[in-house]
Amino acid sequence: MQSKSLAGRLPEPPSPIADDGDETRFCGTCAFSSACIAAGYDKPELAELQCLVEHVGPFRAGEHIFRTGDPFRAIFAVRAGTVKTRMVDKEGREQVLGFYLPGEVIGLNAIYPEHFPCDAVALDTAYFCRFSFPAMSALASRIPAVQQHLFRMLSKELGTASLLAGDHSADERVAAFLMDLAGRYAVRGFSATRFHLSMSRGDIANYLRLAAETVSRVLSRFRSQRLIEIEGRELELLNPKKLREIGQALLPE
Amino acid sequence: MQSKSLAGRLPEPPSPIADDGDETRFCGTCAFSSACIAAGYDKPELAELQCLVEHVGPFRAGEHIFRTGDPFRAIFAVRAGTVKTRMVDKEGREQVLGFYLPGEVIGLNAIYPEHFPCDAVALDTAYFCRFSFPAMSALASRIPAVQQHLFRMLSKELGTASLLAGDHSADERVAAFLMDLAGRYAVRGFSATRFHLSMSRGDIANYLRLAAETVSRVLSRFRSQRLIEIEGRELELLNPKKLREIGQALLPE
DNA sequence: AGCATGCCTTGATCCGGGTCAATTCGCACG
DNA sequence: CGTGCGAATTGACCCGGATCAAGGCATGCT
Repeated sequence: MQSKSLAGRLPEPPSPIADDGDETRFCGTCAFSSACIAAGYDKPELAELQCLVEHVGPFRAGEHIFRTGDPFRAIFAVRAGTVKTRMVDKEGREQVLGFYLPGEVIGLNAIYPEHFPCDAVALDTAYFCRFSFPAMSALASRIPAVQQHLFRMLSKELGTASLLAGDHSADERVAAFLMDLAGRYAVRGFSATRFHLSMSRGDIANYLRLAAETVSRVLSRFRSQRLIEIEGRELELLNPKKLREIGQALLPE
Repeated sequence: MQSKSLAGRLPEPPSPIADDGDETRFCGTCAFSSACIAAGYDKPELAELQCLVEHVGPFRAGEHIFRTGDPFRAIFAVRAGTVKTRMVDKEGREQVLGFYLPGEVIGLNAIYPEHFPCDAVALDTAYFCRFSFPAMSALASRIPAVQQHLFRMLSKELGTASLLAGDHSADERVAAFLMDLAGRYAVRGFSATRFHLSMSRGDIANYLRLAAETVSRVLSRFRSQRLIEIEGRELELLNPKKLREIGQALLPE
């Protein structure tokens, strides 16, 4: 609909939805899928996993999934749409902590404080699986695979949190950001070279700790260097190899 | 011994050691203490907790507790001394991830990859409690309090990891760093206004993503503003209130 | 249609902190 | 005792990215 002039070159990719529509088997691409498989689809434990999950949504762009200070009762797996998490300091400045794609999980950082330490805001129309944490925690005690899965998800997020820490150039940050997104889409089975940026330039900049103008300039330069094609929020990676090279300092392995 | 001229003003603080010397009860100030208490000192489960812990050390300054790529088998609680964790990228540049004081735990970020993603290096003579993770994990299945404790430690570390992410001035970073250290010492029962910096200026700078020269300049300025007294690595906070104010954007609540 | 609003892009200017360099200090060493 | 080395401090200079400002281009509202 938008970006008419690019429509021919960049046909709309299929909307990423991590839900096979089968209520019994949950989402095939969901972050919990391995836990579900380990538990066994046929075992009675699965019935319990069924009990503690609840489909919620839709949330419209700008709506909150949870807010800072809300008591922690559940974690959420994104079924469709995109979410940003953010903190707002007392001066009212926003700090974007992360973006979450279909199949990924939000709310893990609330386990310790027992209250959500940040807001979660939908960037477009979004649906979730809501997992009651007390129930999940109890289940984890009985099914080692579920416990292990929770440990792994928590530990994994520890690793990614330190990505944007280093002092890296704007080029490195933006390239790494694009390749990170591409990789995460690829894992869930979506196109790794052509996708829609659900977040504004301002959000990207805030997340990368840059000014929006800088992000804009870097993207323009990447385009002029034929590394990407971009119009509005529709993106195509023309030279992922080179991009990975630029952002390598920030990317895994 | 060192810093003769300051000896009168800054008498050596007691060396921070998180170990009450009672082998049966573990370290009273250790991060696991609440889990131990919850398990109950008298219950048979404690005997199992005993089995999976092992005192290791001493490690001398510069020695590795673990290295990048080592298979993950255990987490370590610092009993005495100080540790830095760091990554070394393929260009050989060091990236300091964190400093760990007596009572704190290292290795949690290795659960997911199953190999340590970073080095842990002793900054001074250090001793540890080594917790076998498979055993710990199994115990967590049987004792909900232990499972909850692991979840909480992981989630807590998620929160602190995002501290140094924001784009903050050198003053903010250094002030927040000093107050963070002070708070962590205070929690373990040591002086919050007078302590020894076990790490070099270079390590501090690397951790804060600043140049060593900048850290040096900021500390000099803080001293000339009568916010701190510092000579070599011996530090006294003269105006913690003001320091907290400067670093507030980076500090909890 | 006409206007407002938000998002994005591009240009001009400025400054915080990085880099390079010189010096000092403390300490281990022969 | 000097020598050498690493850590720390301080000064001079420079650059990447922030900030300020202006303009384009959608979309939504009246």
